[in-house]
Amino acid sequence: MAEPVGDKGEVPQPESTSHPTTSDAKPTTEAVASPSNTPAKRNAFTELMAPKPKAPISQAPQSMASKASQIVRGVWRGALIEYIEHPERFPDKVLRVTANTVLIKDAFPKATIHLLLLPRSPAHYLLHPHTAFADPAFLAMMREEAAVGARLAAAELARRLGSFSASNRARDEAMGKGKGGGAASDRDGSESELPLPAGRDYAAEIRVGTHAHPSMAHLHVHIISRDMRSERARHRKHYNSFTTPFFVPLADYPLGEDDVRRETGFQNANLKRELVCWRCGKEFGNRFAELKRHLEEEFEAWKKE
Amino acid sequence: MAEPVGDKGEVPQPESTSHPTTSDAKPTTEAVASPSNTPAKRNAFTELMAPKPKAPISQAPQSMASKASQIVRGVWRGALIEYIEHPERFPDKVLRVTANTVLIKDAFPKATIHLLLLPRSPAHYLLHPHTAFADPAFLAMMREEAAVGARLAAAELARRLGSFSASNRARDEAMGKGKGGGAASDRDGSESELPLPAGRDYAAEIRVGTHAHPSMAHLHVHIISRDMRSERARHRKHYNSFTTPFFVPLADYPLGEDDVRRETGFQNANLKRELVCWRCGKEFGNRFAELKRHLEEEFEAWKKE
DNA sequence: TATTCCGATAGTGAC
DNA sequence: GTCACTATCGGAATGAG
Repeated sequence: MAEPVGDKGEVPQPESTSHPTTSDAKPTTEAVASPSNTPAKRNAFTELMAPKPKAPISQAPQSMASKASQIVRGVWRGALIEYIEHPERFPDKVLRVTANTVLIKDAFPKATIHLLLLPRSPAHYLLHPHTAFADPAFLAMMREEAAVGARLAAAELARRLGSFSASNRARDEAMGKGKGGGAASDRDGSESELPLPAGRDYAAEIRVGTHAHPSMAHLHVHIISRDMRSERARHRKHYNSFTTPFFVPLADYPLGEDDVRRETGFQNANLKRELVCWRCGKEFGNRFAELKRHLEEEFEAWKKE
Repeated sequence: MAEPVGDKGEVPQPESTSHPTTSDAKPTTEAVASPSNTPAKRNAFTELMAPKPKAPISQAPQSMASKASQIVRGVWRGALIEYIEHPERFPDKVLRVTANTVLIKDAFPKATIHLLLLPRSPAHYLLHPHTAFADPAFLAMMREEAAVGARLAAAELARRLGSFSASNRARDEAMGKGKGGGAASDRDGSESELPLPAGRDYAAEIRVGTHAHPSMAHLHVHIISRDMRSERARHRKHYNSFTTPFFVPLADYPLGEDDVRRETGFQNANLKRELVCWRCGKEFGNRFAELKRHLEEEFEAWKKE
């Protein structure tokens, strides 16, 4: 989960001067940072920046939302508010800012790609995801933004895995690119006269959804690659929270009133349940370290697909 | 618990050539090592060496005992056989050798002083202590040797703590020794004309007994100082095995047939029970590390008594 | 279901 | 009730002018 870092000296300003809908930040549609410090070159992330501005989705009364916000300010549960209110302070973390959302890199990524989409609406950002996504307009907006985030994630995944991908290499060779270097983009290919191999569908390796019981107070949607290979994935719960029904795909919202995934007992059992490889289904009981080693092997095979 | 060390290249000889009662070792009454590498100087340990030889206590049939011995040879449970059969190989560990016993320093001492007394009789050394000490002659022999070991232990404790002991300092000053250096001996004092302060009773700080369920196969009697201060005391069981009725004083043998200390359930509970400071009775629940820190403080007070 | 630190608990293998 | 190694499990604190 992302947390603000490297801003020890800065104290969050009182809510009266820093509300996002009356923000003191720069224009909200600005791309704050390119992900890889590659200057002006073509880049999967930068290509998708600067979408059309839209009106903020909520104009809920400031006083009420701010009061709730105040409760979690300055404690770990409320750390995400810093990105929501001051995205410009985190150029290394923030990938995209709109009037309604902030897209960041998770500070403790649990997979090769792990982004968080944060809504900026005070009327929504402290709601439980099950509640917030009962609002159709809000859900639609978040889905739209999550789709953008997922494309960014897929493009970045392509950049990272492209040189290893068998299906992409076939495509690259058909295009006369040769073996070296990653394929920076796998989108379209319509300029070619001959039918090209489709190339790897990196988007299919990206999953978008929430945790059934988030610990961070502010609503966040995970945009994460499937591999679950990360140094920061250190506990059974880390793994199970993404590989069991504890992870609720954004596509599944709004949840039915009787959806079993609302039940705390069910979800606690999901977090505690025995470990299973997401890719091959092999069971690892409580042997997390062994699963980790196995995931390294699976990663090698997965990235070559 | 002591184990042979530094003899990786040496394979235990077949029992037929190395039986202690038909030993190939040097004369069994020889003092193998002085404890502190102090050359020929007067020393608490060396003073008590070289007791009168006695006849070995057992002449049990070799074949039977050797068969049993063979079972635990070469595995960790049988490691003590090396000291019994080849005490001369461990000059740094062995303090005293007689026809009937070997006295060694525990390789993993659980207190400032921690010795083991090992009987050499194959008819006894694989028996459970409760069984072995039902033999009055064997018990008498072991008590006699344990008393020697306890005196050695007390003398060594005096050497280590003497300079910190308030009661000993009073005595030393009455004898005109001044403050510096440890008192090498606190025994008698009868040469003086004036009544001297008694000096600290170090023997009272030494406890002698067995574990109710030993893990090492060969019978061993612990001779250990009360402090339980040691880097090698690392587990709850280490501590409880010496500070609960799991520790059976040699003086309590032979145990009555209905002695509760024979009961496995009782003893397992002793090993698992909550931690209590042996000196002040303070309770530490399962907080072993906290107990360890507390024992450091108790040690400072205890050594100054 | 935030992380991090510390420490208790559990299983194994060892000649 | 042997040790030593690895790992799992469990609680507590957590920022900061």
